[in-house]
Amino acid sequence: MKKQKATSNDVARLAGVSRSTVSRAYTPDSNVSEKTRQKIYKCADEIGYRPNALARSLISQRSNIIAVVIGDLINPFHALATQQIVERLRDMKLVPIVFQIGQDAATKEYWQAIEEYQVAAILITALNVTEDVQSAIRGLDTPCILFNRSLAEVDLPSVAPDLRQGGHLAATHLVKSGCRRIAIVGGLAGTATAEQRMNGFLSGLEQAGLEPFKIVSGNYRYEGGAKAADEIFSADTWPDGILCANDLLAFGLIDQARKAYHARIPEDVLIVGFDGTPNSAWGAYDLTTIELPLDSMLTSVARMVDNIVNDKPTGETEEAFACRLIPRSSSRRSTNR
Amino acid sequence: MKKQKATSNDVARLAGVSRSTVSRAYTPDSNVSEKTRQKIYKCADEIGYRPNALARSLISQRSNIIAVVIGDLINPFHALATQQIVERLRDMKLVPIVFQIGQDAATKEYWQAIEEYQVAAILITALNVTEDVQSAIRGLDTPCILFNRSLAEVDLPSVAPDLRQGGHLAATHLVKSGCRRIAIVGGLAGTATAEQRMNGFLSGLEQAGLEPFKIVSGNYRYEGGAKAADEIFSADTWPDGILCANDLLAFGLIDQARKAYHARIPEDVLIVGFDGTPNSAWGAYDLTTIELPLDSMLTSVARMVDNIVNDKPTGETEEAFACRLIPRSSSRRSTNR
DNA sequence: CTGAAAGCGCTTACAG
DNA sequence: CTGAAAGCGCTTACAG
Repeated sequence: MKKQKATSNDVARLAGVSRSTVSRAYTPDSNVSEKTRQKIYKCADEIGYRPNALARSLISQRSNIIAVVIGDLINPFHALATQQIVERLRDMKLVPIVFQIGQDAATKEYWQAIEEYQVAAILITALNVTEDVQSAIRGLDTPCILFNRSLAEVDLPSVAPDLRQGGHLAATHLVKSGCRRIAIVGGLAGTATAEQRMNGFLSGLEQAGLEPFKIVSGNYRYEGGAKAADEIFSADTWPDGILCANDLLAFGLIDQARKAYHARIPEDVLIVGFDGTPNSAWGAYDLTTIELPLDSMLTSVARMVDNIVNDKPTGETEEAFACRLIPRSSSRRSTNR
Repeated sequence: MKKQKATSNDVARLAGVSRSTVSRAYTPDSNVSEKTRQKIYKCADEIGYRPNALARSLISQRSNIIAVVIGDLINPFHALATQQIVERLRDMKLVPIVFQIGQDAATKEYWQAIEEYQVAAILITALNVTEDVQSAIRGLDTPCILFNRSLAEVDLPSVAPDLRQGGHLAATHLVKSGCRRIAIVGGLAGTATAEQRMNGFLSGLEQAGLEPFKIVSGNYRYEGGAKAADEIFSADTWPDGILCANDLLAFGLIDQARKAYHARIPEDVLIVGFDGTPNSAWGAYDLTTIELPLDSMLTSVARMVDNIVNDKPTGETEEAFACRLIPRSSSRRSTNR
C-alpha cells in the first residue's frame, strides 16, 4: 500500500552519478555543475525523491528544528505571537515542534524529552515560567530563549517588552486624564510579568503622588476580570480609573461592571488594558491598551535564533522593547463630566 | 562550550553492557532484566544520556512526529482546537511539528517539504483548503487527516461537525423564536465549510416556508461582520433575526449594529453565531451559538492518528458529529415585544 | 536475557 | 567538479 520512499541511492542510480553528488545537489553553495544538478532534480522528481531531513540532521549534526513551548492559546496575544513565530521560523527555513507547558515543566524529564528531538533551540513563550521551571531548564544542553518574558534572575537570553515602562505609561495616562482614585487589577500571582506590570503601575501612581485606590488580584483571564469587577464595584465608592494587567482581564471587568453594576465607561470610570490584542479594538470595548512591541520582539528573537543555528556569536542576551499606548474611548474623558 | 552529547555507546561502556541492551532498556516490552534496565538508567542519568529520537526514527522506520497544518489562530475556535490537538498528541506520546498554511499550499513542494520530516501523518486544521490545495495533497506518501472540515469530494479521512445540521438548528431556532425576516451573513466564499453552513441555514428557513430576508457575504472575520452590519442596518427595513456563519462575524456585526445603528439585541433583532467559542459567553455579546462538538472530534481524530501510527486498520474515513445549540440572551425573545 | 553485526538515509573530508 | 569510504546514533533480526 504505502510505497517505499525513494532514497538518494535511487536517484543516483537513475541519474548515473554517485550518492555524494546527489547530496551536493541539495546542498546550497556546494560544488556541482548546474547541468548535473538539473539532471538530478529531474530524476528526483520522476521517482518522487525528497531528502530525508532526519537522516540529514543525524549525519550533519545540525538541526533545523526549533522547539516552541507554548502556554494558553485562549489568550489572544499568545495565539497571535505563536502564529507569527511559526511564520518567522518558516522564513528562516526552520521548523517548529511545539510543546504545551504544564505541571511537569518543573521536571528535568520534560525538557529532556524535548531535547531528544535534537532541536537547535528552545523558544519559551509560555506565561507561567515559575521558579521550579527555571531550575529545570538550567543545565540543559540546548540553548533556550525566553520570548515575551524576561527573567532577570536567570541568565537566559530573552526578548521582552519593557513592562515596567508600559505599566508606568498606563498609570500616567489615567492620571493625566484626571483620575484620582485608581484601582489596579493585577496579573497572575507569582509570575515575573505580573510583577513588572504592577511595578510600572505603582511607579506611575507614585510619581503623581497617588496611592492605589484598591488592588485586586487577577489571573490574566476573562473570568478573573469579571470577579475583580465584583470586588471593585460592590463597594460604596467606585474608583474613577482602573488599570488592568492585561486586555482579557479588562474585557471581563468591563462586561461585568456594565451588566451587574450599570457602570458606564468612560463616564463613570476610565479603563486601560495591557497587551494590545486585536480584540481591544472591538467596538464593545474600544479599549485603551498598552501595546506590546510584537514586531520588534519577533525580529529580535529571529536574530537570536539565527545566531544560534548558524553558530554566530549570540550578542546581547537580553533586550527590552518599549511599549506604546493606544488611546481609545475606554479612557476618553467624557466632555460632560 | 556546547558539551558533546552522550550516546548509547557511552552508556553501554559505563554500564558494562552492549549497545543493544541499552537500546532495549529504552524500548517498552523488550527483553531486558529489570536489574540491568535500572543499572542502565542510572548510568544514563549520570552522563545525561537521552536517546536520539531522530536516529531512532531513522533506523526503526517509524516516526512519532505528526505534522499539524494550521490556519489563522486569530480565530478563537482554531486557537482552542490547536491547543487541544497538541495536548492530545502529547498524551499519545506524539509530537506535533506545525506549519502555517499559505499561498504555497497549492504547490506540491509545500507538502513535500513537510514530508521531509518523515511525519507519520499530516493533520490539516486550516480553514481554507481550496480546490488547488486538495489536488496538491493528492498523491502524497503520507496519510492526511482533515480536522474540522470534510471534503466530500476528496476521499480523505476527515472528522467534521455536521455543519448542515448545525445551520439547520440555528435557523429553526430563530424561526421558533418568532423571526420572520431572517438575514444571513455567510462565511468565506469558496470554502466547503461556508457552503455547508449556508445550506443548513437555508434548509431551516425553507422548512418553515421562509425565504432569506437578505444574504450578505462575510469572511469569518470580525471586520466582515462589521461590514455586514452596515449592509443590513443601513436599509429601511431591518431583519428581525440574523444567522452568522461564525461567532467572529457575529461579534463584529453586533458591535457595529449597536454603535452605528443603535440596534438593540435582542429587542430589535435576534442573533445567532456559530462555533461556540469561549468568547461567545462574554457578557458584551452573550451570544446564542451553535457549538461545534470539539471533544468528540478530538477523540475521533486521536483514534485515527493512533490507527495510522500503529498500523491498525483505519476504519471509517469520515465522521460527522452533531452540533448543539447554546441558547443565550442574544436570541432570547424579549417579553415586552 | 544478552551481544555482534548489519544497516536506516544521508553528509563530508579526502583524493583525484 | 566528482566518487569511494567512513560514519551520525540508533534498532533489530540472528544466534547463543
